[in-house]
Amino acid sequence: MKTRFAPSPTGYIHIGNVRSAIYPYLLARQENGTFILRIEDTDQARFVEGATELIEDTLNWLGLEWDEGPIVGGPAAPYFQSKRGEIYHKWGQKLIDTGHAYADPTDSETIQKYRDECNAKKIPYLYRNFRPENPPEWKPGIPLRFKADPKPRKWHDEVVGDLEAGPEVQDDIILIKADGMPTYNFAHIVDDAEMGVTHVMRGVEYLSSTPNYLALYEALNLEVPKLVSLPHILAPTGNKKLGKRDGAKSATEYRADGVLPEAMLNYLACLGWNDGTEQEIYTKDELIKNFSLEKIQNSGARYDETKLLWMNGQWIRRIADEQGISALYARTVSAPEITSRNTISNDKPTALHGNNDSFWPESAAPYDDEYKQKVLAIIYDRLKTLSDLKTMTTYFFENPTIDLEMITGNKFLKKFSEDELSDMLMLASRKLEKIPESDWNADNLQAALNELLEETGKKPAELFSVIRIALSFAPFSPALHLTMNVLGKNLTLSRLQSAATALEND
RNA sequence: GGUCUCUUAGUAUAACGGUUAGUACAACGGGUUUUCAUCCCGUCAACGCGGGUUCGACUCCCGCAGAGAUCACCA
Repeated sequence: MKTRFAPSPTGYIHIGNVRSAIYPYLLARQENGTFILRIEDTDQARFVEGATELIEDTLNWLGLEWDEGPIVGGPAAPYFQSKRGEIYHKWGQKLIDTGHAYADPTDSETIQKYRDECNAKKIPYLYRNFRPENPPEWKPGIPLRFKADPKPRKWHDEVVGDLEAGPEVQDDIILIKADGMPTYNFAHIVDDAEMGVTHVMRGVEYLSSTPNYLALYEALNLEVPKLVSLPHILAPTGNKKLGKRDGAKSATEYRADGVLPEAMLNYLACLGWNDGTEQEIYTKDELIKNFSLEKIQNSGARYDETKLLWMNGQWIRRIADEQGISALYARTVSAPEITSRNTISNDKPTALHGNNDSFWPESAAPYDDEYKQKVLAIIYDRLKTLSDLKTMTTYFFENPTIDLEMITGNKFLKKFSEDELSDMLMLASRKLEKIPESDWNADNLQAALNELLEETGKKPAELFSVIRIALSFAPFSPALHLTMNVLGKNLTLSRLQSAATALEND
């Protein structure tokens, strides 16, 4: 079992592409096979500096390590098509020698003329009907064309099923371009053969080119690998394949937004594949174990970011619960490494991490790991992404701006006068003041709050709301006793008193 | 236009001739001593259409419709 991911370094790699790396990876690992990364950089016009590194970063982040390819090398090196020119020329020459290819000096204007003629006559355009009669010798500057042998062809696709095509879709395709670079059509077949790839996985858009590939395999006297057509991932709206124009984000952007690789892998793997059970959350190992080609969906699957984010929340909690808060904490402060930075020149700027190495708010910088872990421990179960920390935890690191409207406008507190509210806060402050610093913990705080509830005769929604807002001035925060415990006695009391004073003087 | 592919709730999917068509996300409602979230409970919601085969069809066959892909010296 040998599979490959063969992207083109033409810009950032969006999540639609990422899935076509995941499936071959899973398959290879499942069978203890080999997973190859091959860079298809034969189109010099579309090549983007730094794109290869971005692809490597993405695979590394997701934990899709490759056995052969850039950096690691391998028996079929090099793994950049642009560096394999001699190989394609050798195979091209072989095709000429066996009468399966010819040099084609026809210029593009003439070719366009042929095309126009056919369109005018409303007959299908096939270049093989215009083959030059006496092709010249093949030399640099002249493209090499396949000499098609059109005939009915049948094949089996592991996902789509049994397929067949007639001669009308087989043509003389370009094998090697005038610039000496091979086309995808030729290069991928040669490379897959040289590299021993057993399973070719790619999008369904290649289905209609398959008859031509079959003809090439035949002419090259090569065994046809297993063909696997992957359904498209559809954009959130419309019925088109997800693409950069739909604002498809790169994996890198999601990483910067605090999406965990586990969640990304999980979501993408399950978009268009299902093992038949009702399991939703899969670890990488579980995916490897359960993956199967037969269970890949036939139809396109719509990309749903909401579900990705839900899954990310599940993973955040799972990591915290199973590996501990410190393990999750490590994810919030680690600087994700990007080898290529600011080198991707696409129309849409790629959100790289820039100089930001942490998901915490700026004001958290002076605080030590221990304190931040405490904050994380009480807040993590409401995170959808790690970057939520930036907006959800600021009041743990800096005194919030007092906004009395948040208190007086609160639906539970509207009925109280500002003096009453102020008294409630002062009462709480005095009550809590009696707890010695050494006994300041969640249990004692909970007990004190309960007593306060009885003493004041207020409803929890009333008493706790005013205290909660006075401490955080945030739309929401963790349970009161936990928040106060992390904040500590001094900050808790001073914030209660500040708010009380502000209410009184208003 | 030619050729090819696809079709279960808003979304992702389960079902391999017999089920009240299951699950998850979303939405909506409720519960867990405040809020937001988590967690739990509940509600809404689907087999594209038409023929056949069969005792019986989401499942098999045919047709139609809709959607998509492809017809490059791009991959």
